[in-house]
Amino acid sequence: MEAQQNDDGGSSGGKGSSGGFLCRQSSTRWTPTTDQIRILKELYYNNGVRSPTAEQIQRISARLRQYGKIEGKNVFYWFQNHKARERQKKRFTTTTTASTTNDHNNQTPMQRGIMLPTAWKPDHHQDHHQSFNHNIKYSPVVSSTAPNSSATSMLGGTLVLKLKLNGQLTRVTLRT
Amino acid sequence: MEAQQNDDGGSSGGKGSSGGFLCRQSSTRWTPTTDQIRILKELYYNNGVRSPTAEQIQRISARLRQYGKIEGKNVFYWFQNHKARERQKKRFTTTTTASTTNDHNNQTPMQRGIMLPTAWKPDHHQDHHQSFNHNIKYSPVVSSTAPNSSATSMLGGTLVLKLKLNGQLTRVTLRT
DNA sequence: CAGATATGAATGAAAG
DNA sequence: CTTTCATTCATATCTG
Repeated sequence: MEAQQNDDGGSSGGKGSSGGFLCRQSSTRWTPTTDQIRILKELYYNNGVRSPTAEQIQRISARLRQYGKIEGKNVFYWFQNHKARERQKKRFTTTTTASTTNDHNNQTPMQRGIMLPTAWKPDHHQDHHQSFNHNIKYSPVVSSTAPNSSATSMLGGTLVLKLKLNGQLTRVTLRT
Repeated sequence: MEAQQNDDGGSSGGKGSSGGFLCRQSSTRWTPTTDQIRILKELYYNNGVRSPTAEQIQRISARLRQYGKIEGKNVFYWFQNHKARERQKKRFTTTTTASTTNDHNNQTPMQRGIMLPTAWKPDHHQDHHQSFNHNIKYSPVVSSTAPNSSATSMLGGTLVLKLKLNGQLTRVTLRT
């Protein structure tokens, strides 16, 4: 099923062209080379990479570039599609198959019971007490200090802040 | 981008109804028309709209409704996605070249074209203090800048900082 | 060459 | 705000 071009063929370098009369979109979409695919799959299956961060994407695409032209978004889309399609195929197994007469091409709305906001804004949590630490979800800033005296300093042209970032005390100098 | 404009005008055919063929059922998902997209982009790029308020969303969706079916949440999501993807795409491209020195070295001033310079004008009435995101892995501060408008904000009780942490622009909100 | 399939790209929606 | 999920479109590639 997985019809992948294992033959190198003319893959490298991207063929494209073909006198596309295309309205918009990709005249030349990225065609990964076999080496690129091999590395991508290795990352996916052996290293467990699923949704690489921006930094990882840059690193990966930089590595793959020696095997052919590639951009960061190609890597991004590749992982995204690979993951999605793996899940997609798996989902056919888990599907509750309500009825036997259903087409295989059913497009389940996939309403997972997610509430749909009455209006338009999926407004979230209620109003709680807004403690400063609460603002930081993933905790880059664990604590911070901004004494009033800093304001004076700032008006003088420089403000020095001490922030605790990821448990590490950091000094920030601001020039105004 | 805009691959298809599905101009509705009436949901033809119920979905999955018994005793019938599956004929082009109305997809649950909003498919913007080209006119709608044109206006949205105009608002985004020409008017600098990024995160419209409730009132703005109502107005915009009302205006777009003459070009096709649309709800407020569609507008909300559109701006959210458009903004996020503009940034994301840049993150793939940016070469962060973190300088791994705790010493304060000046790097690129984070002057960007996406946001209007007046983004922090004192008259904005948004009451969100919680805007911070993760992704600071090692937490040295590479460089920082404080626009003049931040001083005003600080006197008002809130100081907004934009820091470049590990080559990634981050915003910190401090309550004083 | 035509149809089927695999997959890159895009984007609405929503979760985190 | 950022990240992830689901779905759809467009096209490269394979197959007969």
